[in-house]
Amino acid sequence: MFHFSVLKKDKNSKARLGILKTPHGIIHTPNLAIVATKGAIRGLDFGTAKKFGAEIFMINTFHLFLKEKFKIIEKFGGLHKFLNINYPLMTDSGGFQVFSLGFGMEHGVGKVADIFPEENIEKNASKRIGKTGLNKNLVKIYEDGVEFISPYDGKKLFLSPEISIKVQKVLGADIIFAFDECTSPLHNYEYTKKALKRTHKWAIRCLDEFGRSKKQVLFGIVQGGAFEDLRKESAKFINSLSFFGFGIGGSLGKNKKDIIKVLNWTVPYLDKNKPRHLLGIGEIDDIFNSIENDIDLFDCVIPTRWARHSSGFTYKGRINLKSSKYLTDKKPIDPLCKCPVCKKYSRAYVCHLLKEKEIYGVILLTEHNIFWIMNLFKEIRRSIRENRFLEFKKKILKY
RNA sequence: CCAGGGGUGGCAGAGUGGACAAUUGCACCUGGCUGUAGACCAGGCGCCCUUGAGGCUGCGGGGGUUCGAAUCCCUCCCCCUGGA
Repeated sequence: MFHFSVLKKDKNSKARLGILKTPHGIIHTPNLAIVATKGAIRGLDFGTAKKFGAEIFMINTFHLFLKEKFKIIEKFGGLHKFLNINYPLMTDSGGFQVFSLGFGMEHGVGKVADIFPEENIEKNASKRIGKTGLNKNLVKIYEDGVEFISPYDGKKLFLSPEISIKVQKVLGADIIFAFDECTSPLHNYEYTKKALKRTHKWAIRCLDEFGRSKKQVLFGIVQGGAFEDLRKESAKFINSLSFFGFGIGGSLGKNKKDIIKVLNWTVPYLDKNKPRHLLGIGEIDDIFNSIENDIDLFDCVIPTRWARHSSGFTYKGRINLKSSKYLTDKKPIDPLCKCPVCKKYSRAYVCHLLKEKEIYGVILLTEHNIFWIMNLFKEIRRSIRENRFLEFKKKILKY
């Protein structure tokens, strides 16, 4: 039912073309999973996204674990039936929320942090907590698992490798991820190492709990922050286990160059015949750099989040459509885009809707962004097929 | 005409002798957003510049009291409410 194979390698780079078969359809790689955290793409329906070229969607265990929503989904017989779609799905394990609701929120950083830890770490934390009024200890990490305080109602909930896998089995996505601890760019070597050991133990526990399945496959997650020896160690270890594919998670360093370094420390130790998914990335340049370093799959909130925040993709870079200068602009969002929104509407109209806070503005921009990014991946695949990936990368990134 | 209330930055609306270039909200401008807590967050928003515990103008117009006025007094203009 599941099969991954590399179809072709670009002659001038490490970029590769692959095909991932699942019971709900085929994913052509390189590809990007559209994020639908709570079982919905914010601002768009699955069918439209599929029509625009999306081949797989990422849903989140943590969010459906909250308020025991997964029990409702269980009664329906899984996500596919609950959402009434027949597309390949993946579920994240909740491991990212260990970071995003914990250290990440506390310190106001993402997976790639460009601030200097030693100087700003405490100042940033107190500033952020002061402003948000949020409890400092939303996340407590134990060897056995993680205790969260729900940001919604303050209730405590516990997630462990076993619980995460059990819930992900109930949710029934085609591809599921091991429960890991996503560390922060601000974590030091000692902590990252400690967390890595824990994530490795959890990886084994995830596999044990998962057992065997014809309906789902499990991806293991490599951690180790931006530390060379830890990344290598983690890649070797996770590679030695019987995962179907790999996620590369955690902190990716202080800047975009660090991401490439991390990939170079990681990917060479992973089985070439298994798919590699770079979790949570990315921005356009990061996508190109990662594909160039042997990555097959991505998932990222940028296309949908940017749309909600008024940013649109164009071949000349990102534009902020809320800016008044677009109110008189008769051009489409991206003159080179062939999406239905660009065929029909002007920047002026979209700008007007966004300024007036009409939800349709966000919908239109989301449609455009999804179409645009899916089209980019199509072009990337074509460029690999035609051995001109680097050429294509150069062309797109010149802005 | 009489009685009462009121005129504050693009708008709404605080302030009622020094801490006021003036709270706050909206609007506007600029950043940020990478396994989605957040259609969100941060900053700016009179003018000038050598960017400073800097200068200038400023709370309907004009005049006055005071060391000092958006705040007190006089006068004019305008708006709202009730009464003839």
